[in-house]
Amino acid sequence: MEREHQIIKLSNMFSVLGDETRLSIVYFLKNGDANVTQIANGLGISQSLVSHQLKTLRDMLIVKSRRDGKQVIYSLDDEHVFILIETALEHIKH
Amino acid sequence: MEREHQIIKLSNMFSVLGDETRLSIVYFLKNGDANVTQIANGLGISQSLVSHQLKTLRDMLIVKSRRDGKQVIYSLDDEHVFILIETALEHIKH
DNA sequence: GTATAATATGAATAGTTATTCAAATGAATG
DNA sequence: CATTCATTTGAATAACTATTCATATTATAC
Repeated sequence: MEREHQIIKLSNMFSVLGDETRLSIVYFLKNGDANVTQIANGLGISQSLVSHQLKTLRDMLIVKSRRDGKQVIYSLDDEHVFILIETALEHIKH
Repeated sequence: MEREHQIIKLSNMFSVLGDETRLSIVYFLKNGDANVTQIANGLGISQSLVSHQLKTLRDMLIVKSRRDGKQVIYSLDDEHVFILIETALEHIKH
């Protein structure tokens, strides 16, 4: 992958995580899989917003989904995200 | 640090890296310290833009600066950023 | 089939932010 | 001190994006 293209993809990745709502969803899913309504209720935000942001997270392969009857269960797709968060935490603790 | 506050700081950190121009500057500085003009010329963008974005990076403690006569030399402040980038690279390579 | 529950989608809006331009500041040098 | 070079700053604008609201799917159950 060429350098400039790499930078574009990397910055996309970071900016997807660089939103409070989306990061809250990721944190929420760290405690276990959940459907859209559970996430929305758990975080106290609208179902529509959760659905929109889940799509963004899905496009970036940060979460994945499976259907279970009427519900769609979401889970984290990749353990790299954990490491990313841990590393970033190290940074902000100086 | 309480959980919600942590999420805010983390998302700030990620969104600062989630910009092509800023990430290019970080990449540029990986090759060695440089002053504002060198960064601007090296990346082919305006000096003013570089200065603005360096301020954002400085506020997030991603880069630091020292004055050398008329020039201001910038360098990366923290090796955690390297790890962050490496981890994110792992992710986008699947 | 109709009704209900869960999720997704699209358009509109409001708030944010990247970039540019012009001007101001800081430092060296004649 | 005036000039030049390097950087910073602020205001204005244009582009982007998070959120809301209303509507459309999708699946189950009756």
